[in-house]
Amino acid sequence: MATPTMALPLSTQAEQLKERLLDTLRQRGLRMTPQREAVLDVFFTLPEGDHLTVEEIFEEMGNQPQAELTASVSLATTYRTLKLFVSMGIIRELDFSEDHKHYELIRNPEAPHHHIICMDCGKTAEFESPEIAALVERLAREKNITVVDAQLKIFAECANMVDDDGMFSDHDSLKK
Amino acid sequence: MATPTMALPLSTQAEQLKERLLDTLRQRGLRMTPQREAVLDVFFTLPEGDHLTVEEIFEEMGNQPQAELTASVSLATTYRTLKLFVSMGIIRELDFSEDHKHYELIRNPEAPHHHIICMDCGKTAEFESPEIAALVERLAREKNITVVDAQLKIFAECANMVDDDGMFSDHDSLKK
DNA sequence: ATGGTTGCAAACGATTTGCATTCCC
DNA sequence: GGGAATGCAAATCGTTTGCAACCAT
Repeated sequence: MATPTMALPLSTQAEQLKERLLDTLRQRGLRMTPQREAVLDVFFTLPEGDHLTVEEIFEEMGNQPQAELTASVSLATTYRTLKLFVSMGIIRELDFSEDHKHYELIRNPEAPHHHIICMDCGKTAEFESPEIAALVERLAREKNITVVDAQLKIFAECANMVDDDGMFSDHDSLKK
Repeated sequence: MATPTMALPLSTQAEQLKERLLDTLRQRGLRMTPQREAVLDVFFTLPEGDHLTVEEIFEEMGNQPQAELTASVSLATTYRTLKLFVSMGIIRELDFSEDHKHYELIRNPEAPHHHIICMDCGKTAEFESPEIAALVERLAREKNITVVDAQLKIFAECANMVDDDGMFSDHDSLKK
């Protein structure tokens, strides 16, 4: 058994997630389809922490060379599938105040992470925060609510494209 | 001279804000118009902490009885004006993961506040947090960024419409 | 077989924009 | 007077939906 701190190989992670997906689908009387698998696969194709737009996910599938891994999926189905996955807690919907949403895989549901968005260059950085986790937990108790997700968004200007620790990833957020 | 902790009368607040607006407009070679004043007035007509949609702001102006205070403003101009005000730091754009944005007056730029959004009933609650303020400040220093705004959004389910301290205000967020 | 799923294209809804007209400064 | 601002309607653009065909269970 791997310890919690030991990162699992991607393939195993993917398998586990697909199991989870399949279970939830069955519970709801829904079905597994090549399209749904294709969308899920996209998130494993890309580096962790990436948050893609629907358009990007759609194109990613169209460009996939291996026909076995990803079937052709229509835009409409892509939308439908993403919505479904969000409702199942498999991916998270992000909003960077743009005209479109971003989506990211929830690898560890217990560790929601937060974003810094540069309003000039549009890059984003992510970070986790025990402080916020504690705060959210306290609020949940105080107000008697069940927290589904919590996200801190910091809109900022990263003077000179600061990239001190390689955290900033390239995205098109908040551009104008 | 009023102390910082003493709340200013609304009318004075409004005057001050209009001054600020006028100054910024002049700096940019822009003009004051009855439409812009009308939009600004809407935010003073309503209770503090309200976050309105464009549609609501638009209708609010149409219903205004006093012709002096609010002229008729087209939807297009409402959009244009809101965008302008946001760029001027006079109002804040909020995103509750709905299909439309919300706007609120920034009464105190130093005290950004955060939101809890109930995914079931769509109500929202607001709160401030010194913890987050401190965290954001630390991050700003560490990453050498200039923070423009920071918002924590907590998506939750408020069991039984909990309204323990009257914080929840009625909004249509995240419905469905 | 029999609902859940998909693709397609049409429909939608929020927001933006071109352009002629109006009106601050 | 002259450029900024407005109103109107048309245009955009992301997202949703109706419906017939399809396919997983």
